[in-house]
Amino acid sequence: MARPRKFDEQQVLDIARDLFWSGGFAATRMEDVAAATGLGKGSLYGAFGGKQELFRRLFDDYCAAVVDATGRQLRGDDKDAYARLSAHVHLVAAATAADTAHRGCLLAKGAAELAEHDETVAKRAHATIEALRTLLEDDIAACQRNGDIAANVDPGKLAALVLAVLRGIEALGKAGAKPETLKDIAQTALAVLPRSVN
Amino acid sequence: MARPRKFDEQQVLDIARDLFWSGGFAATRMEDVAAATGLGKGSLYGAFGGKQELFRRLFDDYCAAVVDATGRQLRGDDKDAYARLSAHVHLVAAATAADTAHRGCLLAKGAAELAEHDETVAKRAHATIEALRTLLEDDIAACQRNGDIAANVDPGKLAALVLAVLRGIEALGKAGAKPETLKDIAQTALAVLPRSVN
DNA sequence: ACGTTTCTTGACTCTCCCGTCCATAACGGT
DNA sequence: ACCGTTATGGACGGGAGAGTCAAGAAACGT
Repeated sequence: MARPRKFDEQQVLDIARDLFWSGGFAATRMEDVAAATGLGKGSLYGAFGGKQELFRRLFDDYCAAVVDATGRQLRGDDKDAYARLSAHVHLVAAATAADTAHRGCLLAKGAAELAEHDETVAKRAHATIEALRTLLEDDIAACQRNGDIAANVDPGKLAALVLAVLRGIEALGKAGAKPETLKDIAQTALAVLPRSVN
Repeated sequence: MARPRKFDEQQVLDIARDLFWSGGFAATRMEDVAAATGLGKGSLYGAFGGKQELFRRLFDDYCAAVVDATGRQLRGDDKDAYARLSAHVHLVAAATAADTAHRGCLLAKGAAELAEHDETVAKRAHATIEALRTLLEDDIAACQRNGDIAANVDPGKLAALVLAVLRGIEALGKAGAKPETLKDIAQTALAVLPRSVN
C-alpha cells in the first residue's frame, strides 16, 4: 500500500555505529552517516528521528551484543568454568591489543562523552556493566563449585575485581599500552586469583 | 613598558580544566571559559592561542599533577611500602566513589575524546600512564625487598595489574557502580596480591 | 606628560552542521 | 490504470560557536 524501504535498517545501524565508534559522537556528522550509507538525510531522519536517537539505538544494540557475546563465552558446565573465564580474560586482552586504531570500547567511549548529558545512555551503560558483572559472578561461582577457585571468597567481589581488570585493560589499551603489557595483565590477573588448595 | 595582564594564567587554566572536565572538550564553549574566568574572548585567544592549545595546556598540567600526587603517595622507605600501596589503592577507590558527578578522570575522558585526533594528547596520556606504572613498580619492588609481597613475581607485571585495576575502578565509577562496589574492588585487589610466605 | 607597547573587550564574520521541507518516485490495493 | 501512502534525496533555513579585529585602556620608560 506504500513505498517500501530500499535499505536495511540494521545495516545502516551497523555502519553508523562504526562511524560513531571511530569518530565519537560530536565529531560524527549526520552527513557522514548519510554518505557512508548512501541514504539521503531525509530518509535518515525519517527512519531514526535524529542524531541523538540514532546513537541511542546503535548504543543499545552494541551493549546488547557485548552482553550476548560475553554470555556465550561464559555460560556452560561447571567443569569448564575456569577454562571459559581464562579464555574470556585473554580474549579481551587480545582484542584490545589488536585494536590498533585504539577505538577502545564504544561502551566506554559513548559513556564518557554522553553519559553526563544523556540519562538514557547512562542508564544503559550502567545496566550493561551490571549484566557483565553478573555473568562473571555466575561463572566464578561455577569455578568454586568445581573446585577451581577458593570457595571462601565472595564470588561477587571477585567478579567485580575481574570486571575492573577487564575495563582497565581497555582503558590502558586506549591510552597506548603495548600489546604485551595487556597480555601480561590478563595473565597476571588470572594467576593471582585464589585457587583452591587441593 | 607595556600593559600587564590583569589575570592569573594558572587560575584561568584551573577554571578551564574544571569546565572541560565536567563537560568534555566538544561540549565546552570558549564563551563558557570566558564567562567563567571573567575574561574576554580576545584575551583568552591572545594568551592561549585557541581551544585545542588551551586544552593541551591544562591536560598537561593535569597529567603532571596526577603523577606528582601519586609519586608523593607512593615514594618512601621500603618499610612502609606496602602501607603506601594499600593506602593509594583505597584512596583512588574512595575518590572515585566520592565523585558523585561521575566526571571520572580527565585523563581517561580527554584521551577517549581526543586521543584519536590529537597526537599530542595521545602521547601525553601514554607517558602519564607509563609514569604511573613505574611508580607502582618501584613501590611494589620495595614491598618485595621488605618481604611484604612474594619476591618470585615480576614487579612490573604486578604493577601493570594494579594499574589496570585502578583504571578499571575509575571506569566503573563513571559507569555508575556503587561506592561500595568500588571499595570492595580495592580491598579484593589488595587481598589477592601474592603475599610473602613467612 | 607623552609615546610605545601590550592587554582588554565584545561585536563581528565565517564556517559548520542539525534538522526540515518539498517535489518526486515507488509500491500495493482496488 | 489509478490513487493513496510512504520513501527518497537534495536544497534550504537557522542557530551555534570558533576565531578575528579594531578601538580603547593601562602600564612603564624616558
